[in-house]
Amino acid sequence: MDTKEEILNAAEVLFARSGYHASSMRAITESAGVNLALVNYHFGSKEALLEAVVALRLRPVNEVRLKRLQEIRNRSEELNIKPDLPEILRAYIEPVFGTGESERGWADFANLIGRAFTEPDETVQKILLRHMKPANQLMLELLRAALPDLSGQEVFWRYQFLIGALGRAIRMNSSPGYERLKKNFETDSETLIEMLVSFASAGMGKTEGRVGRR
Amino acid sequence: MDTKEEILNAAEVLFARSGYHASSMRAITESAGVNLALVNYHFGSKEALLEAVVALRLRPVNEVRLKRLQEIRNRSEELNIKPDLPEILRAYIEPVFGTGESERGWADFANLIGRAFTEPDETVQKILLRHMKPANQLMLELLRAALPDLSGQEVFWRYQFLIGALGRAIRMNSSPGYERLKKNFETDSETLIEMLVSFASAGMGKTEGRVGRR
DNA sequence: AGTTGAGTTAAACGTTCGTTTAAATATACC
DNA sequence: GGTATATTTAAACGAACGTTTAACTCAACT
Repeated sequence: MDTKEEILNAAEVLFARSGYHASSMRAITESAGVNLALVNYHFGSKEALLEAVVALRLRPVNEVRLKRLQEIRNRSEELNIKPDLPEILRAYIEPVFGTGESERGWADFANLIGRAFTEPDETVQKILLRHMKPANQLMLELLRAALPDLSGQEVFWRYQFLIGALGRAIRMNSSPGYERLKKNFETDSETLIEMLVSFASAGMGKTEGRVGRR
Repeated sequence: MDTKEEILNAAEVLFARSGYHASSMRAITESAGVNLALVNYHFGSKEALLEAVVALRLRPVNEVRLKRLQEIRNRSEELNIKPDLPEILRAYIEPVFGTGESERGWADFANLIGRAFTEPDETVQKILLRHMKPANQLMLELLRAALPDLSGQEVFWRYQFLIGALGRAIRMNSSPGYERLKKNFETDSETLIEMLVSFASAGMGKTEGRVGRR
């Protein structure tokens, strides 16, 4: 019964570090210390294993994001005021850097989430997108409310810029292999979040000299 | 003798659309209408074929970027003035969206470049990074000169945010598969570049309330 | 005309992949 | 304690991968 957990943990680490296709069933089961056939026995297939890993690790993060975004929307509607841009950004960004606990193997966990934002592979992207969709839709809605002077096109693209920057930040921060690049820039998550929020607030909120009209 | 070209064109399309590992030698040669063994005969290996495609398509783009960045640095040093942030950004971003010609199959070409910014696979990343390194190094140097009030750490991370946003923008703009997402936001490249420059200028140039000190 | 060498071809190579099978072992229940 | 049920095991499966081989085509040159 902790066989399933051993497999889930090993798969999380390997998927995060090497990607889905590069992590073979044999590598996963060997790392978990269990027999090769047990993944198919307990999960059905390799893809179902990925789905299980994502559901286990990503769902809590997205639930927190969704709840915080909903709170912002509710408060904004009750008080009849524009939602605050930095507040929206913080609700969207912060949970991705850890839900509070999870000290153990946090880098792998974060790296897995980072893949959710940059993964070009269709098999993986399909699963990850399905889990993030509700939070993403509400996020876009809130951004439109917070930036009423911008066209829908402009909000859409600035939102895409944010996603790109966020994904890059996560992967740079947690991926082994970038160690040399960021050797002199070791940055704790709180600082990185602040920099991201500051960057995105300034970039998204800018209204002068913008392209497109409303 | 145009066998090599047929292979290069087919490989560019497949690598861009499906990624390196997902594009099999058989799919490439079949798409090119040549025999399976000819890739190994003309290029040596699949990885050498990727290297050839990257060299052929990415090198001109990076040469333009590097030259424009060097011009900015030279002028800045001669006149003894800070380089202009939007000008730097434009020099870094614009060539990536096309070097002028290349109407034919531009989406595939851009998509291939987009992979250079987001590709998690190590085999691919290694090759792409080698080609982009000179431009990237000079870019970081110029950013530090343009933002003298910011710490090295802050410039480094804002630069990473830019790369993330740029990579996301390229892939969203040229990748088939995102069609549904951006259905109502068809955007031409010039407009997208302007939005990117505007976004990044505001985000990177912001100095109030920043984290870290100099 | 005959020879050389680059280009091309079909077939096979060895490896790795995810999955399946059938037997063996452990666990739970009466 | 014996039987049913769940789990684990070693082995094999068929498919796909990148690469290699050896025979063949064909244009160029003496």
